[in-house]
Amino acid sequence: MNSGNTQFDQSNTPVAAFLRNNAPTQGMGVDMSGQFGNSNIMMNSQPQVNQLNNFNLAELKRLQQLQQQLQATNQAPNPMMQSSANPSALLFQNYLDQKIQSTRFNDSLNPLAGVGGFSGMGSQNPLINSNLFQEQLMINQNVMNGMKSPSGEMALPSPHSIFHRDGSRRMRGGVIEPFPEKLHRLLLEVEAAGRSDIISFVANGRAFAIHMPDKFFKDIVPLYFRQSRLSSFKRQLNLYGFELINTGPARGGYFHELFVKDRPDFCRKMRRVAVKVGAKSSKLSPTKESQGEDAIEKADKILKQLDDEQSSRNDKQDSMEKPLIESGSLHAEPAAVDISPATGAVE
Amino acid sequence: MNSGNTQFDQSNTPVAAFLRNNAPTQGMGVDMSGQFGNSNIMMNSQPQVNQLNNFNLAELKRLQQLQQQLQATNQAPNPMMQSSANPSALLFQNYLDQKIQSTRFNDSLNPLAGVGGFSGMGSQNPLINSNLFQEQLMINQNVMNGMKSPSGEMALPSPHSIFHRDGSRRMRGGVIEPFPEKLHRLLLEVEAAGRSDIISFVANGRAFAIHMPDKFFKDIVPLYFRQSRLSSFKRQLNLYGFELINTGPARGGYFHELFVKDRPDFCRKMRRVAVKVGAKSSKLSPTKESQGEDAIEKADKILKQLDDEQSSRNDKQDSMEKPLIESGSLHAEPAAVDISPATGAVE
Amino acid sequence: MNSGNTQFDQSNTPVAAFLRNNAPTQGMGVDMSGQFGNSNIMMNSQPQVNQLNNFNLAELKRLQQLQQQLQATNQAPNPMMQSSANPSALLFQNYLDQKIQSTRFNDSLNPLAGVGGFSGMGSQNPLINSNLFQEQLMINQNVMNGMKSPSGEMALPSPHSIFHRDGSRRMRGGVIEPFPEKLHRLLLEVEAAGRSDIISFVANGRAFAIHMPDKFFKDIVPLYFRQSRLSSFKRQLNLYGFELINTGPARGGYFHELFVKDRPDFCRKMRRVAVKVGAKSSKLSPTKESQGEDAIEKADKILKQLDDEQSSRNDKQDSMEKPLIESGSLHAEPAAVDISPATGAVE
DNA sequence: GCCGTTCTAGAATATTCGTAG
DNA sequence: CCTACGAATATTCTAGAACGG
Repeated sequence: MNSGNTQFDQSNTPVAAFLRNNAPTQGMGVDMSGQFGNSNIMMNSQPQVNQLNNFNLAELKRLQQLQQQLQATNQAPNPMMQSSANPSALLFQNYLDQKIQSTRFNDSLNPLAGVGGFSGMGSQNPLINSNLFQEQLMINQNVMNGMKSPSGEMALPSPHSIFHRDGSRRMRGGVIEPFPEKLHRLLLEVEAAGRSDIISFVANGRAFAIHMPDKFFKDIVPLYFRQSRLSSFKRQLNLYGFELINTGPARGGYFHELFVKDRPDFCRKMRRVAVKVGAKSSKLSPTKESQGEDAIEKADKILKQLDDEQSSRNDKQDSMEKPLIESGSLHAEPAAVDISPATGAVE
Repeated sequence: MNSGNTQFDQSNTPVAAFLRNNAPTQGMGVDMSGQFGNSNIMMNSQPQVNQLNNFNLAELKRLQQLQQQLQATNQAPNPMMQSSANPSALLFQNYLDQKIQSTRFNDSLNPLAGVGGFSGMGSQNPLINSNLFQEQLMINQNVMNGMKSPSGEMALPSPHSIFHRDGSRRMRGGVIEPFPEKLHRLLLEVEAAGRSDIISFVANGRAFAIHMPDKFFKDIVPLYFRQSRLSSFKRQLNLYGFELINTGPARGGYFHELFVKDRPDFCRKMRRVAVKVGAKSSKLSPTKESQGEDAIEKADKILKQLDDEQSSRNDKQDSMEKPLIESGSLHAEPAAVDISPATGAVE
Repeated sequence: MNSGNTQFDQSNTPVAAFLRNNAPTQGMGVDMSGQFGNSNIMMNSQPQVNQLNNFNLAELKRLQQLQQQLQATNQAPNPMMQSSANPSALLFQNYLDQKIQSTRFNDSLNPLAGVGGFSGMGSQNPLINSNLFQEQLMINQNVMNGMKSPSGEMALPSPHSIFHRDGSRRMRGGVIEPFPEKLHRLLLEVEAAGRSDIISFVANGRAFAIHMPDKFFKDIVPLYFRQSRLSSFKRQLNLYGFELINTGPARGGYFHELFVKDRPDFCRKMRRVAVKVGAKSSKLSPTKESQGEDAIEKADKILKQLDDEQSSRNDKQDSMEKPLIESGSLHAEPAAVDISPATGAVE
């Protein structure tokens, strides 16, 4: 059934287990209605998701934060979680990176900020700045170093990719981790933290949806972004070509052909679509164009592989020129090509 | 096996004739004449409904809401109907599909809703969150799980269409779930809740009628719309080209060629007919024009085809360059092209 | 005696200069820098608020709602402020005017709202219907009746303006209480409820600012709007030409030349600037253009005039072919004429 | 230059008022 | 009185533009 991701999880189930204690178990809690049905689906395609709990320390840190914050928000706490530390070391750096960001930006992180341009200066995020948290980080780092790389066969690109996201391409614009990758990481880590009831992949990992916007924006977003406006998050989604799903089981979720749960590396291919400056002609979305063919094909191939692995399910090999996504690996979709281009192509 | 749509084969005539098939069993409802008798008809066309009583969480949830609200309004919810309330199997998919949206809307009324189109699932609605409801969910989920995976082998129409209502055109503004789809969902869910005595499909699922306007508007509408006037609901019907049936047993019902009980996907093809401003010429509703004769015939033909396809769905095998369903020929809406584009055409 | 508007006479300059008058009293609030200090300023400009504590039913009702909701959100409602909460007398009329609409709106939010177009006063809203509240209403009404008509010499245009927002233009479509007026009412009522710490007028009543976006959107907005997105509120502000103040002590507030605390009637002159479809050329927002200098000066002049007129109101004798207020010259919105017609002009 | 955040505007649907028939 | 529909505003989603790092 699922491939090897399972190895490193059930054994010591660090974070996730802890968090799983909190029980929105199965994320079917209060407000997940339809999503839960998806979780089944997700389980089918990625049954091992929960087991990836301990693959990185960002997760750890974030996990803690999540725990604390969620507790604060009247959600059952999970006392044990701290003991489990084991993300890979390289992510530690990332951790620190993000930490600075987040702390620095606490103003805008303040969930109270909302309208207009004022958000005050909500002093500091207590969780992030807490000494307690710092200590934990240290402790966990030690533990972490002893662990083997969890993402052995998983698609995690390479530890090094944090700094050079793409072998052929240096960091873009001074940003270490562009939005799509960060979002992908967020999703994995939230899932690892057992809070898929807040936000999670849906539709076999081909899209994601926010189930609890309030919690998401208040408790999770600040750990990854400096946005003080929820609309900023949306803007990023739009800029990268995510499309709001307006039908089907995942309605309300966001979809991007290159945003696939099992392939975080695909995120690197995503580019901002609206180029704003001068050159209106350049407005056509690069994402749509270039990515339109090869990237999608790649994605489809990967997706197909996943299908095969999943339950030895090898569907149609139509050999049509149509990418698999469309023809059936996941959903037979002839229009996949149309969609994206359509938006930019309009005018 | 088909759900029995063949029954109305013999009546491939316009609305009135079509509806006349329905037994003129004196309406027992408050203000509908023959409407209530339709439950029989529905049963005829979907005899197997009973088998899927507990197929969905959303249904459960909404059911509870309905029940509670209706009880609150001092009217017994008629337990018998409940047991007999079961859409046909093919609607199961639809249910799952729509589940998310339905819950989301509750959020959208909820001030906490925030991000992009997803806002979690009725996390704030007390009815939804009630423990009682949660238990129900659990129970039903177990039962539900006994069923085979919906997306597994259930032939989802098309992957891409799963995600986007219109594969060729990206959504630019507006809401996620337009009125017709929401209305269709409402009808299915009300039926699932066993309250077809308030509002239901009639005429073999080719139209719908409100049997108890008062209850409908007070107890059901608020769960789906934000309207405070019943006239707003009617305005929407008009905007989308529904026709009031003023003869025959289904008098008082509303009809639209693309509004068919068994085909929730048809709703996606429906377009607003009156495009608010400008383009007065384009105001002519294609529905009204073409619907008189041929459109209905076409629709009936399609419906017949659906029966055949129901068990094995082999879409677009048509040598035509555009399959009926896909291209919307059924809608017979030449102006559909004009209308929608009209807005953009303005420039 | 005038209500003190003369205080800002000396600052008849553009926004920034104008707002700079406000003492940059160090923001003491959580996230507002200089915003909270504005309460002082408000007091300066309307010192007599205390005298009219119980002047209106709507206020009472909403006040109760606010109190309850805010308490529920774990924040002490500050009883002292309550006693001090009193809009100026001239607002009484406005209050009554809006009462109907406001109550109705509560219905529309309420799932139990009555059918059809009547659903008079929040018959279903538990808060409104509570006996406790009813008693309060009675008591206060008696007290209130003892008061002399507050709007006697005030500038309220005419009671009849509810139905005809503009003498020259009859409302045909849309809502009864447009956004600006509703917003103005909101601000007054929030102040009356003693919660100016959440949202309030600033800059001598020439702008408003949201000090606690979270609370504002969660507790107050739902009482007035049906928005589920904060961005919708902002969109409305933009549509009506509000400008975000990005300098000075009132930074983060929103300004509109016709949005003045003491002149709720000015709100009626505000018009939507972006008229959805067509007429791209008309897109230029007149507000932005002209407002920069002269418009504000004009507005200031008007404000000064208001001081003089306040006791004896003899408006625009200007002999200009356009009275200041009526013709919107104050608004300096030449495009106002273009815009609205623009919609139909499309084609 | 590229990316992130925010403000503003465009575009589509939703809701309501008013009126003609 | 009621239906249908024009017209105006309301709400939401997407995209353009500005600014900063």
